[in-house]
Amino acid sequence: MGTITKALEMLNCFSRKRPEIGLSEFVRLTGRDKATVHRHLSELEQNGFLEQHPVTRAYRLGPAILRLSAVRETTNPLRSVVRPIILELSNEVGELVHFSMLQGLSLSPVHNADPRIHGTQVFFDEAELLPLHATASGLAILAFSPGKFVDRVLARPLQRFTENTITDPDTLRDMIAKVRETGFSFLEQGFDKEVTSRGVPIFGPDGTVLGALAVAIPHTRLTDEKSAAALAVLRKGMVRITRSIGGTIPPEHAHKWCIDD
Amino acid sequence: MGTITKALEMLNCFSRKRPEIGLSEFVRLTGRDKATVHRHLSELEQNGFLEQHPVTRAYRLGPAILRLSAVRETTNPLRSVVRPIILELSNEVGELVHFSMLQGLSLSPVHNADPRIHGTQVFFDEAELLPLHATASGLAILAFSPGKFVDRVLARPLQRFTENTITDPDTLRDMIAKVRETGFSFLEQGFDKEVTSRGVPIFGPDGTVLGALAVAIPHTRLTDEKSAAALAVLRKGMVRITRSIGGTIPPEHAHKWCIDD
DNA sequence: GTTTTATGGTTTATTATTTGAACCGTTGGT
DNA sequence: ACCAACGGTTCAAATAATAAACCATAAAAC
Repeated sequence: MGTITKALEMLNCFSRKRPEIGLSEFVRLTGRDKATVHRHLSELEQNGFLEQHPVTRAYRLGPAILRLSAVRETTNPLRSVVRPIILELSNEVGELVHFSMLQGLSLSPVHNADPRIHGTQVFFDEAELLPLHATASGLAILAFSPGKFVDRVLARPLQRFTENTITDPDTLRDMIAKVRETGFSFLEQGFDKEVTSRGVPIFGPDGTVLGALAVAIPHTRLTDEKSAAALAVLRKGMVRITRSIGGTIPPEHAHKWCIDD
Repeated sequence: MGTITKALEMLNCFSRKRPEIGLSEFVRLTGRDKATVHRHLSELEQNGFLEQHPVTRAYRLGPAILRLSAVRETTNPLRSVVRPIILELSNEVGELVHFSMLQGLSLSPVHNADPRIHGTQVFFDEAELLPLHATASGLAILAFSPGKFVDRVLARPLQRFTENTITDPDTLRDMIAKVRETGFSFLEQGFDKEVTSRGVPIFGPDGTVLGALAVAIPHTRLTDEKSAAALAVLRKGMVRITRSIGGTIPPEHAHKWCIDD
């Protein structure tokens, strides 16, 4: 593993639950030597990717991150485009709707909206990388990705999150085939024990899968009507997001979502 | 220079004007070997900090940046806090208002708002790192930073941006002393030939300078009333931002901005 | 239609950077 | 007064980064 990757992996240690990390904790998290970790931290800090609290000496994400995200958003808006759409959709279906991007072999959450109308809510940590094999979003992405990519994802060890998580590659392939047919992914309690999800892929300007839109429904609240409403919302959201970001739905797949230009 | 810094510097090559960069262009920008640059780019991409356009093969900032900025904003909101305040202030004074954070020895713009009521507008690229010695924001920061830090900034070569840019360390020290006295920084055509700026420092929770708030006024539109209005707006903005982010204005300086808790 | 020049990407021995055990100085608890 | 945990530093040894030469492709130039 290269030095750069080691440093970048340290940035990925931060999450909503763990916004500040000290040297020793980093050593524990990464399993690397203290001197190494310290040098990496210093270098990240000098470049503004981290900043150090002057008294606690703990590190947190720095201003460079903010600036770069602003650059990306002004030149290639995604969050700002997706945010209002997600909000509207979540109100319509009355459940948590979220959009994630494909990042390597994982999902990187971009935005989620939760209409706080119910007592029970789906917990969603926007800060965590999500697995492809155990989420509706992931299955939606895999279903419209090249076979080679699917092979690579299924070849590695597949983590089990609940007793319902499917970790058998062949079963997953069957599910993916079904998603590819219908255009929508289904997942019951695969990542979170209490949650059922529905997802659709989102295609980018070049016609390749860029991310996925999904609805997460508490298992207790799942009915046929709810499920149908989720699919309707996903279909609508897919069309709007694709249009807004200048995406292209591959013509050979378009009919699955009744898209008729 | 460490490998990590080299890789992070490549990320800093991106700006609003240069949102996509190819391998060869990177080689030109960094002056490093092609093989080296390519390996760095690959490593950044594998970790989601860059993504590669599948057909043009050019690189742009990736999803990891978006996710990390979301983490920072949820755990330590700054942009979202500052945005509405800046907007209101810019409408009030009728000029461009911007907030920047201190990042190493430079300024990292966080947000700016421009009330598009005038024909001429100040151009402001949110994507560029700004110098401390040639901006009102920078002077405001230097005036309330430890002497050691000022020494470090003034010791390095000071770039000249216009014929009015002050690059003499002693003159700059005089100016900084005056800012420290009055609480407000003044700069005429130091960074942009057509622009005059006023700035104030913003203090963080630990009482150290975190960034600066500034108003940029086209030189042609500058009057005494405008200048007074700018100072009033800066004072108000400083108080509001400091309060919102839980900052602490050092008691020995507070009187400069007529802060009476 | 061939040549030239640009691009992105890869390989290799050589070189220089990264690494980690042991060390130091503080702080906070017992 | 002691111990443990923390952040940080040092320096020889080991590993990873480097740069020249190379390949393939595509678009201009001739």
